[in-house]
Amino acid sequence: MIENDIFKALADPTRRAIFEKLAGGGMNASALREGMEISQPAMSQHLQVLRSANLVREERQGRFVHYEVNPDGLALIAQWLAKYRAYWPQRIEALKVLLRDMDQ
Amino acid sequence: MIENDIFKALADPTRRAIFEKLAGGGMNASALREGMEISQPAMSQHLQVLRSANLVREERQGRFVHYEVNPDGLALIAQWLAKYRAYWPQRIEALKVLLRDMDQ
DNA sequence: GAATCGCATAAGTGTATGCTTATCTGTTAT
DNA sequence: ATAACAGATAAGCATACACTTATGCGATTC
Repeated sequence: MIENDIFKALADPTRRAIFEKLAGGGMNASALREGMEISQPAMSQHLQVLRSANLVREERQGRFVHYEVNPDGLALIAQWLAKYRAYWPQRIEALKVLLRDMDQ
Repeated sequence: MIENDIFKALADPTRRAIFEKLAGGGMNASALREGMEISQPAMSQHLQVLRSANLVREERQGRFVHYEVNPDGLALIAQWLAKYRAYWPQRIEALKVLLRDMDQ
């Protein structure tokens, strides 16, 4: 189940940090490591998990591999969230902000 | 970190199923177990995890405990998702549906 | 063409996690 | 009161997971 891959991928704080960093702009794996105190294999493994969850996509560029956010994964979370829209009216004010942001 | 609790809670398919069931209407733990092939202690433990993630809240009713969805947890996921709104324009069509649903 | 670089993969290890069985607490019913 | 019931908690266990070190593999650089 793809939904499972996504939530499992995001359950790790290091992976969320990596994802967040990539959301600020795509870069290669070495650049991602800067200031993150994480070994090269660990980074590679995390990126693999994020990739198979469709949260990140890669593109070979010579001997570098460029990574960037894959919106597909985010869209699936949004879909999951939408299933529970019945519970939103109670917090409609907080949500209005989200809606405006998204609808820009 | 609360955000961590939420994603960790949702990383388990059984807990997502429990949450989904509760989203259809609050009920007590025994009722939740019906048709779910899960032991009583396992259900109790899952509910505890969902509870500490603010995805679910409980209310004692005599010797039963009524459980229901807690919108707070959902709101936090929405907030997390909103951070990546920069990636939404690429899928704005799919998102429009979500927006309409939420803004009802 | 040999060394280096960017990254992936393999294998091993400690810890976290989800389950089980057993037991305990608190509430209702007899 | 005591038995039955709803649910929580404890302890143990098997598996999953995130990390480590070591090595492999292409691509570049010298």
